[in-house]
Amino acid sequence: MASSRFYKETFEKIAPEKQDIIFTTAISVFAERGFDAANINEIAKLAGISIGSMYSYFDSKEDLFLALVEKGLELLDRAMSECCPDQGTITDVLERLFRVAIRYTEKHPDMCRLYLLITTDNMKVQTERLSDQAEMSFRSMYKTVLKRAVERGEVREDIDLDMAALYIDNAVVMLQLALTSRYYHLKMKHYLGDEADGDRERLVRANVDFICRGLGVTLASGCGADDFKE
Amino acid sequence: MASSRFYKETFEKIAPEKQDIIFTTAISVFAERGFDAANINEIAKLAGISIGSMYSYFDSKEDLFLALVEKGLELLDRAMSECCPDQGTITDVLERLFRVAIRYTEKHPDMCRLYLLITTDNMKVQTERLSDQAEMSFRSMYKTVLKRAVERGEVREDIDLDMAALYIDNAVVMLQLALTSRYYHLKMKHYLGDEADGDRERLVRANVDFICRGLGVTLASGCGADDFKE
Amino acid sequence: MASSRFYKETFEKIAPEKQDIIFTTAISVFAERGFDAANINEIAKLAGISIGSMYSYFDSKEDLFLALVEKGLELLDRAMSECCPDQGTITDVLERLFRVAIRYTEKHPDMCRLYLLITTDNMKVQTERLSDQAEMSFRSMYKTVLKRAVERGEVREDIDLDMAALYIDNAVVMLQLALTSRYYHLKMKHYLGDEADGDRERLVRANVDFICRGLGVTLASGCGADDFKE
Amino acid sequence: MASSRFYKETFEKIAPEKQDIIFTTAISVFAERGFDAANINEIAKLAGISIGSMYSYFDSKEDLFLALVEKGLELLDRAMSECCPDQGTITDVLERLFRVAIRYTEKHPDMCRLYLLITTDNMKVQTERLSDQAEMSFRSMYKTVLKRAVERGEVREDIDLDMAALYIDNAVVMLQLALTSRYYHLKMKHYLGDEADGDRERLVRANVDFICRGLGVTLASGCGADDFKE
DNA sequence: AATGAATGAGGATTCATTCAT
DNA sequence: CATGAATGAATCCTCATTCAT
Repeated sequence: MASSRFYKETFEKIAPEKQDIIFTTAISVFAERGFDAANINEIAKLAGISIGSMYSYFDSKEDLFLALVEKGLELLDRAMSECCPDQGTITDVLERLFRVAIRYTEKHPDMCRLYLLITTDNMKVQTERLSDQAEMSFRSMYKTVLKRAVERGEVREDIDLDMAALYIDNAVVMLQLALTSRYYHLKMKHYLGDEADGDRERLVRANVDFICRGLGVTLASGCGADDFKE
Repeated sequence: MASSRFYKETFEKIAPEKQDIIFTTAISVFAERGFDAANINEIAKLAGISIGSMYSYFDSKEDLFLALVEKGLELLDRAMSECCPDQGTITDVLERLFRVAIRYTEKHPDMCRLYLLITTDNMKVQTERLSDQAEMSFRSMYKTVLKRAVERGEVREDIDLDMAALYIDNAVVMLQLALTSRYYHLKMKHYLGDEADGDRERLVRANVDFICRGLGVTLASGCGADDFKE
Repeated sequence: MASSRFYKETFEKIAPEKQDIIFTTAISVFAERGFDAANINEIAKLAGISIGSMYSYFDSKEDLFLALVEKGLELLDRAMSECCPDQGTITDVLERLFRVAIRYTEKHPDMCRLYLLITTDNMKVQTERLSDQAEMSFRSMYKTVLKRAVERGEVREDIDLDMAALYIDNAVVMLQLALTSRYYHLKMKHYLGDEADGDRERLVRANVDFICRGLGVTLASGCGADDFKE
Repeated sequence: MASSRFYKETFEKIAPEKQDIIFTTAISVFAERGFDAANINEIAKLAGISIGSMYSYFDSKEDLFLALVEKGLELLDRAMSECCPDQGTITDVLERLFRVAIRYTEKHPDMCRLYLLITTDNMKVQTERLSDQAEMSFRSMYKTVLKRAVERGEVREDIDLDMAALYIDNAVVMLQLALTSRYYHLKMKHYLGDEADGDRERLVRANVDFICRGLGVTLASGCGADDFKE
């Protein structure tokens, strides 16, 4: 684990399993209660360590939180690399993107809830800086992919690239929200019906379909409406 | 003001202006700090009433919060009625929808932040029930509009209506987030460039364009790609 | 009670007896334990109020302490006015000065211990400013008295007035220390013998005698060595 | 270093330089913060040893403190021996006494601050016993000197010897306070003027002058008023 | 009805001390 | 012996809620 502003040296020295327990516990409590309602003494107890130790690892409740966020963004970054934005048509890339997003969200649901917490605005400025970096890599990935698609003639030429990139990001965010937040999950169920819940394939296809149409992806690229109609 | 589960009779009896002050103040504080970090004593002081009165109007901090949400949903409902889902083509309706969404968000930014708070999952179950109603009206509106558009031949027939409705909702939500949350606002600025900030028209057009393409709206309906390319 | 930086308005509103109880209790605990070891929760309990109330009267432990010091300096100021620096010879004034000092110290021993705490250097700068004022009045009183005594010919002319004033102050401080601090009290007993303990008259006389000699007060002024020899 | 109640055998075994570092560091922290606010873990870190070692040298925070005081008193004792109470007139002895006091205070300012802390009364009884010894040697020195001076006819015969001894001690203490405590230092500057700050000679002379006058030292002994007037 | 003083449980953080390595 | 991680009691302070006036 690389050095960080948010945890102290002592934390680096303890067993990785213990680090994991602390992170997992803390993430779960923060995700459930929110930053303010979360009780750091309770986190320590649940993680099986003393508060004294907690404070020997992290300078404050806020630092603990930031360390978690940082960790989550690291994981996100790693996950994102599986998108292979250089391989295949834009349709292929988008498909991989949504699959990766779903996998990450289902693997780290609490982490995603934390992310939601951050975007809720009540978090400190410091959190912004942290996620800025991750946002930047996503942004540049989206724009690169789109630019290449335009060059290859996969996408209509008159497209507003910036807007399109934002759109892709929005779709990813909304998908994550639906899998993360109780609220958005219920909403999705209400829209798609209870029986559709869990049908990740439908979500992937619909998203890819919708975005491809929006981008004016030519049928030749293998993303015709017919492939996705239900 | 109609009777509610969330405020007491005494609240109905006070001057509407006072009610307004209390609501506005509370919304602003909750929006800024979040539910847990908000201080009800401070809200009372800022609103110019005693905490004693506060508690004679609302049974608890939570009830105050719920009353605010309820009020916000009322306003939202009223705003939504301006969409006139029965008039004009689907393109017209969508355009009005986004304009209304923008207007509402800019008029009640703090209320929208509250809404964000709710969706963050850390709120009590009771909030869910509240917003359920509003969600339902939106959902049925979207579906009705889409069904009519299919019947009129404005939209391709093979469309997944439920998914399409969810897509429209997502677009509205993301737009609201961009105008509400510091985080999503910054993100939007990063994608579109600083100078684009405030260009509501671009947002409306891009959204309508993207969704219409996704829906396969025929050019005849007046929403061809050409109208929106930039 | 006049307004102060150190307590809140709420404190002014409560019954003076309650104010007194709080002050007396707090002074006693601070005097016994020192600032850091004193427990504000315990003070509240001993004073018969809740910590909540304590914090509605004073913003912090430090403010409580400063309020006490401020109060003590007020009392000191009032006591000092009994010295009547304008009446009688310098010998008379000095005699009154030591009597007043003894009376004040015996009436407010804990307050004097607090004063000791302040001079111990570990207190915040703010305390300094507070006592500065009191120190200034003493200083100017001493210098005025001395100047007048020189003009009247009661005191030798070649005297270093500033140093003499400091000497008088030192004598007062040491006397207070002896009556306040367990340490200096024991020391005094060791020097003067146990049986001398409580003989305030001896202290007054010896101090006046020593200082008058130092000042070179002429016999005519009624302070000859003979009057004080034992 | 002789055995002591306050440190353990292990402490005697380590290098004297290390002992010194520990003592110096601890004294400085205690002097700055006071006993309660001082952090023994921080002292250990600053001294470059582990807390584990700290506790293998000293049984408790209190013992560490007491060991420091003990050490300081040893140094004081050594310094005092330079007064040579047997050589010269009482005036000579007093002059040496004040010079030694000033030198000691300026050499070990933090130690003097510790001494101040002790006299503040909040220290444990054990500290008293410690300093008792030092106090006793001072007391007996003062009394011996005075007795000899009376025998030699340097001092008026009707003097209250005990009181005179106490007076001398008081003068020494006040001088030390003025050089040690921020509070008393400021006070002195206010009395004597800023430019006088640092004029040790004036302090020595004024003290000797004042005390000699109080003792009724005959001019013949070389301590007439003329010598000291300014 | 209105007021706001009073309450005290709760929670973040510190630090003297222990003990396994 | 030395180390420094671990412990958890202790403490300052906040704030939702009550209730006497």
